[in-house]
Amino acid sequence: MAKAKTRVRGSSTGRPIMVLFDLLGQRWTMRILWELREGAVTFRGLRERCDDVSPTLLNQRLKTLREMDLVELTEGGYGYTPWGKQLTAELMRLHAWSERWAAR
Amino acid sequence: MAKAKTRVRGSSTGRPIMVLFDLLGQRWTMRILWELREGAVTFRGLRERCDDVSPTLLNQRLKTLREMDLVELTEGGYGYTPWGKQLTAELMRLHAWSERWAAR
DNA sequence: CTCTATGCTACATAAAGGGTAGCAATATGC
DNA sequence: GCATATTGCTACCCTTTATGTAGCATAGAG
Repeated sequence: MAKAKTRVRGSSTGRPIMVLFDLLGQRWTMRILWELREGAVTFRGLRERCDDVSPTLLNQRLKTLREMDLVELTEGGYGYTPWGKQLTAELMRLHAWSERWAAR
Repeated sequence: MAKAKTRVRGSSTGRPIMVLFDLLGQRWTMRILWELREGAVTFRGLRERCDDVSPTLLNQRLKTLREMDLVELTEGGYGYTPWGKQLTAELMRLHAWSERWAAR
């Protein structure tokens, strides 16, 4: 089980929030977490849910997310780890907020 | 006061959460919001706080954030709009979570 | 042995990001 | 007035990241 990598783009401190910003600031990361919310799904199924993101990128992100202990591959496909579930719960809050924001 | 742009990378639906993911999924966006948390700051001051991010990029992001009604330029420098403050409150939650996550 | 679905990789092109220099405008000191 | 400093910001060029298409190797079903 890998620790959060200390190497972070644009920050030398290695503070957890910077690691997280670096992770979530990569395109598709949040979207991928989001699209797992209804349960585990296969690689190809996940691709479809993500507007046919390229498999190259999907694999890159999944690799990182697995190293970060947020996603894991089980028999049923890709799904959350307990940590991933927690993080996605926060994304759900962003969803709620975004609806209010868009209605401004 | 601009509405959230409907054109979103990687999603044709234009749902608010996708707009938000698109915005936050750009490098430095969350970091910039984060670094404003202690009050308004000048363009150059903001650059320094953001590990000397290039002015090109900072300006691009600030432009978008202003269009999105999250950040504004006042006498004291760049600072939050009320919406920006709300969003940053959510980022604060991510901060708290990231500390727990990093300690796993 | 074919047919299908799986996770995943190679490769070439397009888009986004990054670093340095410096401009125009405004305020400040002398 | 005139130099100095600070402001927000742009131009330019190069590197990194993302995207799109094709297809491989493996596993299971019929």
